[in-house]
Amino acid sequence: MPSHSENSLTGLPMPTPAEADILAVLWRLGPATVREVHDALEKDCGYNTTLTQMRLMTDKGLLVRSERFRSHVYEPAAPKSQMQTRMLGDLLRRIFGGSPKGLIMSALGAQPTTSEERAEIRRMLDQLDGKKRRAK
Amino acid sequence: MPSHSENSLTGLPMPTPAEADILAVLWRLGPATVREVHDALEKDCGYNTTLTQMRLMTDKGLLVRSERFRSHVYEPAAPKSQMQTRMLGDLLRRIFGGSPKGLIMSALGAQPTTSEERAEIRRMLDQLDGKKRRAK
DNA sequence: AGATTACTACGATGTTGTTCGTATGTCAAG
DNA sequence: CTTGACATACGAACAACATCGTAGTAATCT
Repeated sequence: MPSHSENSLTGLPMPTPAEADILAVLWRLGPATVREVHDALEKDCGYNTTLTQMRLMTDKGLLVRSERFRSHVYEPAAPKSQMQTRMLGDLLRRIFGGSPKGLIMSALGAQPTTSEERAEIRRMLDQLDGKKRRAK
Repeated sequence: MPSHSENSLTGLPMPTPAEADILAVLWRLGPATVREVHDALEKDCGYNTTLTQMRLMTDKGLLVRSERFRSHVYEPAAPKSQMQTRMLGDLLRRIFGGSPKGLIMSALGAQPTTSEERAEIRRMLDQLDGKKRRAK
């Protein structure tokens, strides 16, 4: 059994750390070639390493590939937000006992936020409160 | 180079998934023996597996061990909140671009929260706002 | 056409993570 | 003192990750 469980809904495996870095680059760049991804990654490993990594990710279903002129263009198979939610959920279950509160407190404490960001989070909280009331 | 960077402040490596599960159990139980951890873990692997895992974690500095009568008692080397923050920070940097906002939104969306929990998060936000104002 | 250049495919290698079998040690009851 | 029930220590085996070397293929240039 792999270390992380597969998600039964998507059938996709959890990305390994190196794979997560590649996903992050693709989220930033949009569909991109191996070359572009490799350059964007600051890692000091060879081009072939990135290539193989992305080939394996395609095999696993994490990426999809399309032909373009002479090279290949890759993009994530699942939408960014879905994958982020999946990975976060994994951490949540594993080390925060499944309760988002502790996780959020920890996140707020770990990294500084702007007051604007905090306002946005409040709006989200309000919306979650409101849903209940609005379901009259 | 290992997949996750070591934290320069603590010198501790990131726990692997299996190691994270063991940490979670120790956070729940407090200091415990291998037997207790192994029973608490629902994993269907042998006792020796858990034992070896915990021995390696001790070697890495993730756990500390003390003698007790005939067996050993293990506990996490670093406080729970510190390790949680470290692991969360890793995910934050890797896949949320370092900004807590997206992470928090995702967490709120992924798992339901009680209104009380939301209130507590608001208090935390208020406190972060307040700090700035009070520093006039 | 032949040389050059940029890309992909595949296989080999070293490292780390996970699992367990076997050996060893200690205490206490018979 | 021997045996049984517990514990730990060590090393082997297997699987997964990460890395790269080599070879092949297709377009471009002269």
